[in-house]
Amino acid sequence: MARPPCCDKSMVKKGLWTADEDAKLLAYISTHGTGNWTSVPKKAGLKRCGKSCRLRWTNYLRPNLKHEGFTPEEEEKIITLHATIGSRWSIIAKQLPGRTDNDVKNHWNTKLSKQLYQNGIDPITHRPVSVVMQSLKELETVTASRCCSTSANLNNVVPQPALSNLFPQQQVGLSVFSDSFSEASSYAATAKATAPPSSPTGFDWTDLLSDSILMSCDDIVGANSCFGINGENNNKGRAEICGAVMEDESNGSGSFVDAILEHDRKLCSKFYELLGDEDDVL
DNA sequence: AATAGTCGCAACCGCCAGGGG
DNA sequence: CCCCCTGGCGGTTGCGACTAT
Repeated sequence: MARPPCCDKSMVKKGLWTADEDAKLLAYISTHGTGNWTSVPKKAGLKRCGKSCRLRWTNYLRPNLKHEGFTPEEEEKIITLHATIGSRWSIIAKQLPGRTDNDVKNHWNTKLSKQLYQNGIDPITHRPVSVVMQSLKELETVTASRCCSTSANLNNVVPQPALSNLFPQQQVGLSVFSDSFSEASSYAATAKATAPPSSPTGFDWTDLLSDSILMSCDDIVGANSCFGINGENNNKGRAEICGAVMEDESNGSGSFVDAILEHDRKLCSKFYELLGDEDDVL
């Protein structure tokens, strides 16, 4: 059954907000607070949808918002976080004081993703475009020569060189593990194949640490070494990391993201320790 | 000067999760 | 336990400003 609209579309004004409308909304909220957004437009004397009012307030009228351009430091942070957690704009925006998720999303779509591509980096996978293209060619070759079942076990289908090209450990501060996150986010963004994970903060890492993702992580490194040399240790390691991340998450979005990056670094170190090649740790 | 093309930002849309009745 | 309402999110579209021809 179709969901009814949140308000009578024929009665509400759409399009750009006027200075007068802004003033009315600002005056109302500064006096009464936001409360129930559905009732805000009526009480504030606006012919707008409650959702539209909330968006206007959140993205433009709210105090302490930055309206100037993004700094190089902010851009770097966006790129790093996007590489790690994908297009979770609200989480990324929380790491940038005065910025909204809409700001970050727009800046990414209009500038950063293009910049990355021009510099030879695929903005979805954060890998060199040439490597991604090469890997896609290899995938095409293999899938054309083999009749694939619905099994998601890439080991049976994709040659290890293709996988290692797609997911090498090669970026500062990013491990193969976070690449799996990026991969998962990219899939979610492009195909919406699975329901988004859920949690009190809108994000549940235990879902992201599902077997399919972890399988690919194991496949990528080819040595069951995401969390331990032997496969039997993997679940324990996963549980430890899930628990730690969730614990950090409860402390707020800042520590939540910090926790992700910290675990990323730890995993990176652990990975190379296990391979006995610590010199390569970035 | 007029028109087409591009860019960047603001706003909208539809979906989802959580909370309350 | 179910249903409805609301807020929040990510993707997409619309539109004005700017630039190139």
